[in-house]
Amino acid sequence: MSRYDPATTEASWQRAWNAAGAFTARRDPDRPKYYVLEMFPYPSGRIHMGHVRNYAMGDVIARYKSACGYSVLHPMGWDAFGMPAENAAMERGVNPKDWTYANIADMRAQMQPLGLSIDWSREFATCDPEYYGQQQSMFIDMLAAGLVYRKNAVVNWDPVDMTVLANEQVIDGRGWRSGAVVERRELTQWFFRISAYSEELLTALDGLTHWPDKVRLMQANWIGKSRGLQFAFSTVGAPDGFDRLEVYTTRPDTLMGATFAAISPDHPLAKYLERHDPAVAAFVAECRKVGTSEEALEKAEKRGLDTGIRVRHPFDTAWELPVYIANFILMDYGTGAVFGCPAHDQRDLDFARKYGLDVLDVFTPTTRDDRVEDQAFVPLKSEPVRYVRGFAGSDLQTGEAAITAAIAFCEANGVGHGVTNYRLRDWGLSRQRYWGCPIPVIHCASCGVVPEAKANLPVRLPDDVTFDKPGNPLDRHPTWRACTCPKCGAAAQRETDTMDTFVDSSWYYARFTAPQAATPTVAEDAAYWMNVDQYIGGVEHAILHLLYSRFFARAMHATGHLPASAVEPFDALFTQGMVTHEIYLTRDNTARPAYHLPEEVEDGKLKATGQAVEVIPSAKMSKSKKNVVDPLAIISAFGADTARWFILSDSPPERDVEWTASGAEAAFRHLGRVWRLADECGKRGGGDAAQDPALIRATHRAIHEVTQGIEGFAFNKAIAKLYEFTNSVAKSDASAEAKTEAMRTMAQLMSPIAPHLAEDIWAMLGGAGLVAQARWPKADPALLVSDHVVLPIQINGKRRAEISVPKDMAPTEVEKLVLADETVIRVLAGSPPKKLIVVPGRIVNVVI
RNA sequence: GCGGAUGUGGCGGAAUUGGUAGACGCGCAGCGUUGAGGUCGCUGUGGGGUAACUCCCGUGAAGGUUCGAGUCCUUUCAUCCGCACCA
Repeated sequence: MSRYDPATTEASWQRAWNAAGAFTARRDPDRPKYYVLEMFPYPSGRIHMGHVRNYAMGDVIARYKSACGYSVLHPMGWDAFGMPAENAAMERGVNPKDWTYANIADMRAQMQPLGLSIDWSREFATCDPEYYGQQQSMFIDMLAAGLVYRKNAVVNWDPVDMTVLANEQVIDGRGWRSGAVVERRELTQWFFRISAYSEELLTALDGLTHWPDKVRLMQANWIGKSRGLQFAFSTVGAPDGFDRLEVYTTRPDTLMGATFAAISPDHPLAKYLERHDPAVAAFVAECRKVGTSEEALEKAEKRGLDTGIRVRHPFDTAWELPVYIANFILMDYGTGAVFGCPAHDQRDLDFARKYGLDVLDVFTPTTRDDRVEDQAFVPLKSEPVRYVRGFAGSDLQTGEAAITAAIAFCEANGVGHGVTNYRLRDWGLSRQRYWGCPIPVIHCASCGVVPEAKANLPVRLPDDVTFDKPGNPLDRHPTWRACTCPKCGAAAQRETDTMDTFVDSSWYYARFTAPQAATPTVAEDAAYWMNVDQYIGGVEHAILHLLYSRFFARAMHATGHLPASAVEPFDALFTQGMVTHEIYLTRDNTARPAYHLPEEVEDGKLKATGQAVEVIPSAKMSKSKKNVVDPLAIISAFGADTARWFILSDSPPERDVEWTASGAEAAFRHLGRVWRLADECGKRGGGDAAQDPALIRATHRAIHEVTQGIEGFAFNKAIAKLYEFTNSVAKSDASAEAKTEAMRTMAQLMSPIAPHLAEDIWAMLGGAGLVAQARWPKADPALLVSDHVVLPIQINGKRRAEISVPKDMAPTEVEKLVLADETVIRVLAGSPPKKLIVVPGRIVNVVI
């Protein structure tokens, strides 16, 4: 071998690792365990750079921990249920199962050249009946434990295709295929009782000290604990059975500023009026022509309809407020009804202005001018304000104190009670779709809803389904629904809803600890491997997937499938950024712009025609913008190590990284340089000096800094240190032996990031066995510190000079040296400094 | 609309968490190697000023705290992510 040749060596090292069983996870009571997990992929059929980044990071950790002596579990699987398979079935007539498994085979083949240290013997897909059957078994346990129940909930309904739509299938309020205006419709659906864990999921966030603060904050906000007042207005002119209207407010201190009440279009009162009043029916129908997403509801133009009904203010029964149906009131939060205080809520103010309602100030600012027209005065709750319509005269107090006082006052006067509320809603898991885990229940005419007997699990999806019509193929399957009731034995029908794919991904981490077991988990395996020590994935999962997994682990514990120690399944979490690329496009006359793949562009011109392209700043790689780079193309051009090295080198892992061709080439050049360096000291020897103290120091500094970089998830810094170390070796005139020693350490330090090249070097320089199985080097602390430090001298905070002093020199001695410095003498010009600050080992500041 | 984040040279980023701003890499320039190009090896490179110095300015913008601010505080602008049926 005479040059760096990843095309041949990478595959052979992968064979060597497999032959050595280097990555097979084993329960080893004598070693500490380490479980590294990257969020498993959806098998779209093609790996992309985002996958490469995610798995490269996990691989660095896995290989590093393995070198540190841990027994490592680093598995891979497939999040294989979901809509894309059904879309492919509709568009191309393929079977979702065949399509999915073919994709899995393709993606596995694309992943293997990356040389990841994965234990492939544990691989599974969530669409394997062996997996989803265990999931059904747990569903039945959770149903028995009261963690699952049924209730009505709204879905997006396409009135033309007569089918339920996902939020992403609703474009501008219309169905993506039919183009029909989408409606909200109620269906009976299955729910997980996640709200029973609201408080626990919130307080337990404090213990997740190795999670990013932003993720914990987002989860806390999502759970949305609030303290407020719930009370009932008495109504005037309302239909029978609606003589009270329950409302919830987080600002009871503004009750005296209420000028209207508003209810959700989905509120029972609104539904009653809808049936009896054509004007209300028309308005509510309009409101329902908005999707179900909170975003769509909140962004929609604020509209209301006066019902003619009035409510009496609880503290002045002669004071009547109008009741509106308003499209921005959410039925799912609080009681679905509120009072409006326009003076201190922007949305209420906009509404009041639109419908000519009064605005009554409850408090006024103490520090600024009076309220600006059309801008509600909404101070922080901690800001003191002067109450002019409070409950205890014109006090100066904070909103916080006033809210507490208001709740106490209302309770004392029999107006409602203080309640704690959570924004978190129960998790609706029903999907009216085929390609998901069947919900294992049976509808029996005499017994009602009955769980399937565990002996009959898994409830398998039928393979012979058709997608020529919209709707759920399970509903119209000729035989699949027919079954017998496990309770009475009578003919009955299967549930045709399947589970949300988030259920599949809420426990796969536990299944990896015993992937072939006949029960969902195995106690000894779960006890040994759980928890996941390091979980890595995108921030887009910061809320839903992670919250659902935290709930599911608790539910699994409650049903005996996980130990109590595993209710927080992910000890440490790392959220990585996206991979971006510039976008290239050309515009021809009025036609919409044409996008071009990076490989079709060179020097700002199309390779084929020479036409200049417009360059749009880097954005997330996406097929529609064609700003994608195929990892396989990079691997075949430069090798996997280059792809891994570059994608980890250029940005901090939590931030977005821009893929650039020049950066990838630079990574390849560097790896080649390291290879040649090793080749030279292996063959022709080094310089004259037998030993080079600077090189030894550099080696130990590199060990220390690369280790720190990996431990601290700063792979970009670890790589920068490896560049520095390479420069140190190249510059050193040490002997061949000394350089060989340094380069062996180089191989070890590079091995988590560029594992194949590391093996090349290790073998060239006579390392024993595989570097993948070598122990991580240790830095000698004595070699990390130098005995002299360079102290910058600042004059009025600006660096003007520097002195070199012994590391431990006393500050008084340093002061003498500073005052003797010629720059300092010149600037002081004879007068003494006003102040002289010496920060030992850091800096000196002379104030004049 | 609500919630979360990010902003530093021509570019990606570093800065021991309040202590030398720009490590390392890209790009660019010069020199050497090579028949040319590429590779490879050295050297230089924030902006401005000067014959020269270490003279001025510099971390999205504006204010503030401090001996000292990229880092802390206030206001503001821009971009990105999530919003419960996308995975």
